[in-house]
Amino acid sequence: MRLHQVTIKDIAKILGISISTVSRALKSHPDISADTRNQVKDLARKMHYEPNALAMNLRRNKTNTLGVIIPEIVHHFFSSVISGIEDIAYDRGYNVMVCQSNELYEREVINSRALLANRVDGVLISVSKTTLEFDHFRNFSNQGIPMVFFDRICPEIICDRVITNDEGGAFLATEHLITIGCKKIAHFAAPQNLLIGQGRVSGYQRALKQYQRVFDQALVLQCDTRELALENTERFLKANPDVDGIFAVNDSTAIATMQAIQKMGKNVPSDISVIGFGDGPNALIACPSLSTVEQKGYEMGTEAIKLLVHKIENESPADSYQTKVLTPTLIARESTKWK
Amino acid sequence: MRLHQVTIKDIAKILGISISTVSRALKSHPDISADTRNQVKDLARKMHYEPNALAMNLRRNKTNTLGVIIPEIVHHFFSSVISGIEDIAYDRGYNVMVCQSNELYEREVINSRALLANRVDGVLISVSKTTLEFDHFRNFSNQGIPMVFFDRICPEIICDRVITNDEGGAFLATEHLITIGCKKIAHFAAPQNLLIGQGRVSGYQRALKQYQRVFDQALVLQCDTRELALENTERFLKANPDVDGIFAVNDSTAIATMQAIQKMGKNVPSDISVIGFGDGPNALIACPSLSTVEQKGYEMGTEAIKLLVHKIENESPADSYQTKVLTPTLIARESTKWK
DNA sequence: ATGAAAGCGCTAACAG
DNA sequence: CTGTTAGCGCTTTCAT
Repeated sequence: MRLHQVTIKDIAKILGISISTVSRALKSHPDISADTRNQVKDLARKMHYEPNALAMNLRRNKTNTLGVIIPEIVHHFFSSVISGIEDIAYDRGYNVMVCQSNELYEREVINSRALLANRVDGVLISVSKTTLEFDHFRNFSNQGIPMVFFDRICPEIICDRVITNDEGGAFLATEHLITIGCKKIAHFAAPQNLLIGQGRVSGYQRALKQYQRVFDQALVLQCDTRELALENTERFLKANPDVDGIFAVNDSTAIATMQAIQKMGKNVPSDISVIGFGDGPNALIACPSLSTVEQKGYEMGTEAIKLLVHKIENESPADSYQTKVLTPTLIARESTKWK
Repeated sequence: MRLHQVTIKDIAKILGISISTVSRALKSHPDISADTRNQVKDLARKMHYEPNALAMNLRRNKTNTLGVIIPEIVHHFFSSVISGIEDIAYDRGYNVMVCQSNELYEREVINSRALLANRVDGVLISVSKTTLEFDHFRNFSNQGIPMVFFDRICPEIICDRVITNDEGGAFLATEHLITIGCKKIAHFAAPQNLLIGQGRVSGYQRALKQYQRVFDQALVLQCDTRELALENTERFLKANPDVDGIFAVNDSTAIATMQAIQKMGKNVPSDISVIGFGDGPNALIACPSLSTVEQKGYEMGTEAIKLLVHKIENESPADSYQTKVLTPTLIARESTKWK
């Protein structure tokens, strides 16, 4: 049962002064005498007074709370992003309300409403895989609440963004497979309604083109989870037996692909080289250790929230938006090897 | 810049009725005529009216927001817990404010204040490794705000708790090593100021005792991270050359231990069997795949929040607290093998 | 140096 | 069926 929390009114009554004096004393307003200031502060401490943020926020029309909408917290990449957001929020005195959409459009809509109702000062969003319509996000801009999209951005809504150079990263990964001597390179891709899915395919294509390889649509398999990889790799490789390099859209897919290859009695990297994307902690644990493209989740979080806080705290020209692009770097390990 | 958000006052003015009528109409109060109800609701929708949760919360003295204080979001176990919390919170109409302590006592204190100031209806806590003093948590109980501790509980504060049966899990792990024929079993342990660290050592000891093995303090190494394992395993095994089984306090330590063993030219499991604790996704990726004790993070989250919401919504006898104990189960894989 | 009063947006007891 | 009013806890003008 919720006990009565002490308010400035209580303090005022006890000290026989007015609530406005208490309010001022607590924030060391210069008008207040040192004497009353100390009296008030002492009593407040003794009574475990804790300012009611609700009341303050209602008054100031500012909550010092940021909303985050994220597909799935359990993915290492996303939890790194949250961690980065959290850390900067802590430094700057913001609270963070985290909502996970579980990749469900409907849940994303309800999450948005909840954040709106709670009058968050700004939101950080990574769009769910099933979201094809974006009006629920537009509500934020309509209310003048700044948004920053990260990783899975929404092209139709102009605002600040933080993304990885997916195209560039995919190029690096594919180029790496080419330069170590792979002749026929496949790509296990993410759904193409996601920009990151598109970007990684483009990078793959550009690398092929630049090195005079033919692009073959049959070598692009929609396959972006561990489960799909375990299920489809063998069939795919039987249908395309001379594939000797695979670029997978993320690490867990890449690792599952390696496991499926090994189960077929083939060797990674000597028969088939495999490279992933993301460089989660798994990459070092896999056997062989996984070559991948480093994607900085924590940094993406810190960059996104810095952009957001800047928008919130500076009356910057409303229509100047920036897109921060994080450049991924190639990390060659044992799963890809010179032939 | 924050635009004026539409309020019931705006709607009232436009419709030429009083704000209380609007308020009632919006919540379909039976007193209100169907006609005005519809008018109000239509206009509200058209104007994108969104109730101001701050005002409501202030009025009701209830925020429908829950606080979470967690050591590190990036650990798979903890992010699973959050995911479970999130999912139930969503179902029950609560928002979640997530704070990470980064294993820092000081940050935990500040996080607690922030949650207190925001008048959360309840808190879910897993204590940081560096926390040795607990007054910041007592503030919650003093204010009548229910708390549930999970995983890393605080023995000195009586309240609801959700824990894994660490002792039992450790017993299972150790017993498993014994029954597959290990003669000399070491334990890589967590710091002993954490209850989970103690519990796992106890389970290890009990298993040894039950199978008439001598307990040797020298075989308990304080080593609970990947880094420590990579650094210390070789030295430890040289000092204790006939160790043929290792029970590590968590999976990442266990996996790093395997890697260190392999680097020494020894084989897992034939030379040394290794078992972990936690069953994160890494266990399946490691080579050999890691035997471990399953710890259900997601379920821990759902149980904890259910307990919390129950306390919040039912004026249950203030001093009846329960401790939910999740029973871990053994998962034998390739890293432990009959000799 | 301090107090009185208004108001942030909403609900609900009370009055018609 | 609808309106008036008070109040949640706080800040801030405007008086004094």
